[in-house]
Amino acid sequence: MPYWLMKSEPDELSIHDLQRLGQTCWDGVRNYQARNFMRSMQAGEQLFFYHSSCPEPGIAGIARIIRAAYPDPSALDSASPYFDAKASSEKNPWSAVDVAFVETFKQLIPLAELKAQSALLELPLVHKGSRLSVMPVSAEEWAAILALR
DNA sequence: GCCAACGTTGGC
DNA sequence: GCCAACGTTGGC
Repeated sequence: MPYWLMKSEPDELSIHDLQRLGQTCWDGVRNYQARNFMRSMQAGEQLFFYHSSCPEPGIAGIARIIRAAYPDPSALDSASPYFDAKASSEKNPWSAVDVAFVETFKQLIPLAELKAQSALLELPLVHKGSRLSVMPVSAEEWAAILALR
């Protein structure tokens, strides 16, 4: 079963917010590569929840996919910052998934620590300039990251 | 189809 | 706030 990593700005949605909510609709992804990864997600698969664009970027916990990809409602909502005027209910190019809270790490695993792991050299997250917000994580990478908790 | 200009991401 | 990296847009 595949594993994933998804980035969220904690100002928008932190792992603590997800813990409080229990579950959420993961919408607003507006990058085709990331969207395509979301479309291959299946319910039950787990993901690392990454805090980005914040004082302490790093992996904050784990969540689980509870609903596979469906048309992203925020693309059709003119009040949403993710509104896409070119999208319609007949033709919506964007996808969302639903995720549920699984675990908050006692200590966040900082990006710098992830970058120091030889087992994670292939992970796009640690590549300079990488902006991909949704990415697959191999079973080996998953285990290597869990070992850092 | 090329590529320069521009906008966004995201670490630092 | 800076800026490198990358994606998108649009003229040609």
